[in-house]
Order: sequence, then structure tokens, then C-alpha cells
Amino acid sequence: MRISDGVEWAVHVCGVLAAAPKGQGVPGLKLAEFHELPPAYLAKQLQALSRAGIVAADRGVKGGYRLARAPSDISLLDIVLAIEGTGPVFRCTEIRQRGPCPTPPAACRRICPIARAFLAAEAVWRTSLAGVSIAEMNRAAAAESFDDKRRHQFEAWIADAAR
Amino acid sequence: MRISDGVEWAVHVCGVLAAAPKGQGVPGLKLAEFHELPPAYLAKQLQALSRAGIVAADRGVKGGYRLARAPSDISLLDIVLAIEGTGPVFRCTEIRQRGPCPTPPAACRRICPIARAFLAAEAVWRTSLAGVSIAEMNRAAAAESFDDKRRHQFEAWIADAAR
DNA sequence: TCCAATTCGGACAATTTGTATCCGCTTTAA
DNA sequence: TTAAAGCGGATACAAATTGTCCGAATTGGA
Ligand code: SF4
Ligand code: SF4
Repeated sequence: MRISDGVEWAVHVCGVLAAAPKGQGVPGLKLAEFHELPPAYLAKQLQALSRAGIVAADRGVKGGYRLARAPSDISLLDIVLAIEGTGPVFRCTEIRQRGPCPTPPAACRRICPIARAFLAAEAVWRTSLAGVSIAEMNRAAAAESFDDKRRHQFEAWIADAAR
Repeated sequence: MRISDGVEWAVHVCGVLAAAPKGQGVPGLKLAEFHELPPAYLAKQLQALSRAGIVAADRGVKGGYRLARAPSDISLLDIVLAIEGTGPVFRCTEIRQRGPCPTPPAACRRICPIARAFLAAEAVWRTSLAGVSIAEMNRAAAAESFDDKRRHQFEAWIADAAR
């Protein structure tokens, strides 16, 4: 049970896009270059973000990716669900209905205590991730690891990358 | 990001063992038969439970598996960690230290806000799973899906399976 | 208007991970 | 001594993940 690398990439990319000039798009190639990621594979993750309505994509020579909504309105959970899919982590194969002493179908109308416990645990996990937004993380990251020099370096880079 | 089938199997097996006669062991073959599971693969999961100290294994002709501690002292989290491993779900590849605008190593002493958020979410997930024990789930399952006839059927089966 | 440059999009292959099985070994009770 | 049972490693098989490619769509200028 491990989380895909694409989730980490997507979170970082959204952080960069949140800091990009309003109304301008950043090409996927530039985003890949920023973190030294495989461009073609990152493009696939960006497609998933686009399908989920988290980023918007403009094609053509002045195209690129930009956030589809405000950074404060995009949570970690949104990104995880976009990349990993919305299905539950624990999925039941109904083995209780098999074997020499099966649970009768009538008793299987409601999910069993085991599945309930896993769903409840996933619910609090999702709630926790839903509570932190891109905007908050960018603010925290800037305060912790940006000095004036690096901030200027970043702004120069993104001014060149944005279209 | 999905959870292994072996976890579901292990939880069910622990539930069966909790209902077995005290002091007697149930062979792995019988446990596989009860849920119609592939015997060889279930045996591997049982090894993991044994290594984690959740079940105890007795070898030899009167051997079998039995719970290593009280059912009320075995949580869902214990089983998940035994089967899936204890590593974190989200593991960072430190991509922030690469590319044209890297985070300086000095600022990477503490984990970043992104990783913190994921670790916090996993912590509440684990806490939730740690709060439900095998004993509680067996009690709930019995109340929901056991009538007198099925209870007798189950006790007859396990009396024959236990050694 | 048409063409060339640029970019996203989905289909496709390669790699890694997880699933499942088997067999020899040790241990134990009869 | 023998039969039953768990342990561990070696080995095939299936699936998900990772990674790459080429075509469709859009823009801007000739
Ligand atoms: S009893 Fe619960 S965990 Fe087991 S197969 Fe049914 S729903 Fe899944
Ligand atoms: S900044 Fe955070 S999420 Fe990104 S690579 Fe570093 S620790 Fe991981």
C-alpha cells in the first residue's frame, strides 16, 4: 500500500502554478524542467489533473497549464483523488459468502464491521487531507525555505516560463 | 493506492482464530478451506502474521495457528502493518532539491509542509484503525449475521478443524 | 488564407510490483 | 519411524505502475 509518485509531482506542480502570473499558462515541458521530471510522464499526470478540473489547459503556441480555481480552493485530497482515482483503498471481495459456513445473502445487505472500520478510517484520512489547501502549503513553504535571493531567482524563472 | 487482498484475508482469519477453542491450533489448510482461499498464498500471509507476533504457530502433527494474544488486544492496525509493512504511505523523493531553482539543503532539515500533511493524515488513519479490535468486530459480526442455526454450524466446523 | 510552430491529448510499450504456486527442510506427536 | 504441519526460498504468472511515442488542436504570422 503505497501512494504513487505522480501525486507528489502533481502537488509540487500545483504549487508552482499557484505562484505563476495570473492569466498566463506554463507549458508542461517547463514544469517538468523545474523539478527534473520525465516530461512525457508528467504530461500524463497533468492530463489527469485537467480531467479532474483542477488545472485548465490551453493549446497552441501561447498555451500551457494554469490553475482552474483559486489556490485556496484546491486541497491535497482533490489532487490525490485526481491522480490515484476515487475508489476506496479497501475493497471487499465478499469472501464471507463462500466456504462451508457462508454468511447468508440476507445478512449481507449492509456492509460488515470490518469494511465499516476501514471506510471510517479512510474517511478521517480524507478529511485530514481535505483540510489543507495549496495556498496554505505555499505560504508555509515560502516562510520556511525562501530567502530574498531565492525568491528573486524563482520569479525570474517563472516569468520566463509563463506565456 | 489500494490495499492488498491479504489484509482482508488476515482479518477474517484472525476472527476465526478468536472463536477457536482456547489452547488449540487450526491448520492453515483448514483456514484456507473456510473462505475458499488459495492455500499456498494464504500460508504466506500467515507467516507474516506469525513474524509480527499476532499469531503463534505450532509445528508438527498436532500443530496449527492460534492467536498470540487476547482478541481484545489485536487491532486492525496491527494486522495491516503486519501484512502491508510498516513504511509510510507517502514517501518523498526530495524533488525540491533538484532543478534550476532547488531548495538549499539547509532548508531541508525538517520535512516540508506537503510531507507533513500526508504524515498527519496517515496518523489519524492509523489511530482510527488502532481503535477497533478483533474482539469488537467479532461481537458485531455475530450480532448482525449469526442466528442459532448458523452458530451451531460454525461451532461444529471449528471443533472438527481444531487440533 | 495558409502554413509552420507549439502544445495538449490519448494510445502504446517497458518496467516494476504484487499475486500465486511449488518444493525441500525442520519440527512434533503418535 | 512415519505422517502431519509450519517455515523459507525459488520460481512462474498477472497486474499496476512507469515511461514513451505520435497525432490532433490551437495560435500567430507570412
Ligand atoms: S465480511 Fe466484510 S471484510 Fe469480509 S468479505 Fe464481507 S464485507 Fe468484506
Ligand atoms: S518538498 Fe516535501 S513533498 Fe516535495 S520532495 Fe521535498 S519533502 Fe517531498
